[in-house]
Amino acid sequence: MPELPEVETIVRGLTPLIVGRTVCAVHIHQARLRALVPPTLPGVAMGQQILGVRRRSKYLWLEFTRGGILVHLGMSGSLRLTPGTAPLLKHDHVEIVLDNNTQLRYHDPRRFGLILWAEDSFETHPLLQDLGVEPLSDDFNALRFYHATRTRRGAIKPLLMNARLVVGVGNIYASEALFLAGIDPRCAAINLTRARCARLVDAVKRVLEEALQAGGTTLRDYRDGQGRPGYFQRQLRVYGRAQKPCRVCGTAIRALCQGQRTTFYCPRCQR
DNA sequence: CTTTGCACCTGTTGGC
DNA sequence: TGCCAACAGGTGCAAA
Repeated sequence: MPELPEVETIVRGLTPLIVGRTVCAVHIHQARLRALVPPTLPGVAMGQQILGVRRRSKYLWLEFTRGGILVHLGMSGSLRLTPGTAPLLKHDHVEIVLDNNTQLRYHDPRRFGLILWAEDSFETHPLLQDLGVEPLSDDFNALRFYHATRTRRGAIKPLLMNARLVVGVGNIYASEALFLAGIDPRCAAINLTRARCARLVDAVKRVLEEALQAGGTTLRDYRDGQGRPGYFQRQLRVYGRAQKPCRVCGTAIRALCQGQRTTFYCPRCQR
């Protein structure tokens, strides 16, 4: 479900609402997620104050005085702040009860996400060790991207989604960025010129920033930390628009499969 | 080292 | 209306 703009929207929305709150209790209703929710989570989190909410890649981090809670939302996860009186829904796997009668609820029908306790600092956690650069940082730039693509003979679109190179770009925004850059998603990464790498880097940053402005993309069930949908789906240029006319040239948008994921592109605007 | 295919899981959708 | 296959925002791992 969430790519970088969606996770960042949740982080920004939750921060003013939960920083400073203390954890009163943690209830685990379903521990079998991508990784097992540690049974020690309630004990170690109990009584601790939330000092901050941070993001790295598509991971979200609730920071405590000692350690923190690491959350990934997978394809269908959400983390919402609800009144303590709100009824427990199917797939509400973990409840974090706060000291002002609200709860953070981790909800995830497909259970591809995870929520766990880490003693380590955020940056040194094993799950975050092999991640690439943040796309909105200066570390993601034309020069480095060009160099990184020199050994890559595969298509550019799956590479854009490879988190060891650059994080946060999922199936929606990879298609969107390639459209903005005018690059065919099947183009071998190694064949991109310096100029095209520069265009693509700019396009990734632009599309992520636009989506952030719109509060993310809600295709079906994405909601932010307060249960609100995003609105970027209204501005999607190619994703989910197979057979529909390109917003620039009118040519029918096409869909194809790359790495078991659907790619959308305009055969005229993208070469 | 890079690339590819699959597995993980449930819910929704579209065709017949 | 019902059934069933295909598909869905991610990631890690094995194998080629």
